[in-house]
Amino acid sequence: MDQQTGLMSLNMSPFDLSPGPEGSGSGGGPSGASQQYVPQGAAYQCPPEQQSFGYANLDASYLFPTGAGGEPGAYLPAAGTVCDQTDTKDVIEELCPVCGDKVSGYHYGLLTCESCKGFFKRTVQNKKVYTCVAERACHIDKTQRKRCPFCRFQKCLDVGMKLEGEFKYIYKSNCFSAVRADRMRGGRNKFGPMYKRDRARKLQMMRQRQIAVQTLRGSLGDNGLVLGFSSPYAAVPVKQEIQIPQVSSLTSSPESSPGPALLAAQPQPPQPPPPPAHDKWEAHSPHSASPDAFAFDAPATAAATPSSTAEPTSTETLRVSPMIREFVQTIDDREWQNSLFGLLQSQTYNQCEVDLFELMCKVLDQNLFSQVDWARNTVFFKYLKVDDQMKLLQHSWSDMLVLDHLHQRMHNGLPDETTLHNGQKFDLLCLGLLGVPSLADHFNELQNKLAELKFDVPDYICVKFLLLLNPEVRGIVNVKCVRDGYQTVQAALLDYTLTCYPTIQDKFGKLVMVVPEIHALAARGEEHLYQRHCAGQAPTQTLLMEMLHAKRK
DNA sequence: ACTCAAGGCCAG
DNA sequence: CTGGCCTTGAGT
Repeated sequence: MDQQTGLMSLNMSPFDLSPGPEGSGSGGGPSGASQQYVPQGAAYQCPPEQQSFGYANLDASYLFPTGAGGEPGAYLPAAGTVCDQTDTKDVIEELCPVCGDKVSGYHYGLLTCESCKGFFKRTVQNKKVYTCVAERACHIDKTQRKRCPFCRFQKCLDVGMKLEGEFKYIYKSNCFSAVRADRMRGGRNKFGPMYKRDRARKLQMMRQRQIAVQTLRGSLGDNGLVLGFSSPYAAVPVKQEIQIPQVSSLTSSPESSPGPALLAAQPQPPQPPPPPAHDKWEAHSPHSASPDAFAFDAPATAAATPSSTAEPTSTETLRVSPMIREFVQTIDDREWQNSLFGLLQSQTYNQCEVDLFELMCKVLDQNLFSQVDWARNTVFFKYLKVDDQMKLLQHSWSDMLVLDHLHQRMHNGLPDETTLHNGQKFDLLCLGLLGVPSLADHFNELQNKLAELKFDVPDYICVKFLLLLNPEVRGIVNVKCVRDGYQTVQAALLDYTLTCYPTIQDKFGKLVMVVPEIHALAARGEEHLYQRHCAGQAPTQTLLMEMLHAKRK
């Protein structure tokens, strides 16, 4: 089960530039010059026990936080509750997610320390290119953060520090940025509200990921979801990447340069994410508040098949049960797409070539986290005991990933492919196929079937609940609660389909029939991911891998 | 007027 | 190069 041996050799990537010994002391190169920073003692290698995991983010305590009384899951706070409990002061006293030093405030989207703020700023502004002489997995902490800027910067990105321009997708304006292309001083960015909102969610999540790593390092297997790892050092991610050598020191004007100054070296501008089309279904609603909702791309397939007769009309929409309306409100597709493209951008930032499979795993992992986040805050689920929650999630996570992708594709026009920051093409569809390209036909068939049924957002969210609240899952303690939830959703879906799609014969029945198909597809994906993981090709210590192991226990 | 997250400065 | 402190200035 241990992949370590095989991997160690693989890790010696032919793309690794072995940096010559270069004094680390005086005289930083002029701004914009290509640099290879070599940690003191040119051949410094991280001792294994100091290596951090490339994308370690496993954290059972995040998934299932214990209440104050230590009674896990007796009551899981609803969304926002955690937020409210997290006082600003407390947060400020947190540790920098990059190095663990004292946080000095929000910098580039995260609470970080002053030094990492400065480091991140210098790196981005001066287009620094670093090289890691070890395995690109150096442990970064307060005392060692200077040793490997490559890994430090990578960690900055991994924990979520924002490059210039990333917020544009959210706020549609050039004036918000993290590192500012125009170097304008002063002023306050406009994502203050986002900082506040994210304080307890994203940031806490990231932070806890870091903590989880440390916990795991100490006691692997004690407290996690499932811990099937033979070694925390097994399968250091295989990556073939080179940092982009400095081409020129373009001075970019804020107007003309939409992206980070670092874009100078990239073959083509970053492809903006497709407009977040979250409100497709809501767009039909007379209550649709934002005109923006209509500005989004029309759904790929639904638009192709005009469905004036079958789609719910405004009046029918009004008859939708409040529960389903509430369900729909739990969906945050904007967030989904923002994190997707945010991750894709940050992971390919300053990289010539990244391992696309590894990247896909990272995206899936992130999706999984939002999946859990979503589930944790939903009715029916959040009152269950942790053990039950775990079992339900372990059983349905891949199904939900597949379903989500179908939803993103059908209702938000998610394209099949996107061009990464570094020019590589990333197969978005693969996310829905859980990495198995040969499932594409099956996936498309499924999608067509759903399109024929005029599968819409309420359908989607109901089916998602049906996947999650599966009373058949073995070992559930509170089966009644799960079954009640399942049946309630089932009834709501039936009612919805009858009310809003009376012309589609047995839409409900047909939708239910699709569930096993989704499951079959997801199962094949899981198997594939597991195999790749065993072959050492997938990042370890991720929630994704945890889930894969969980089922096999 | 105050806040606070940007960029800038410069001793080490 | 690093990181602590300073300056700036839009938002509140």
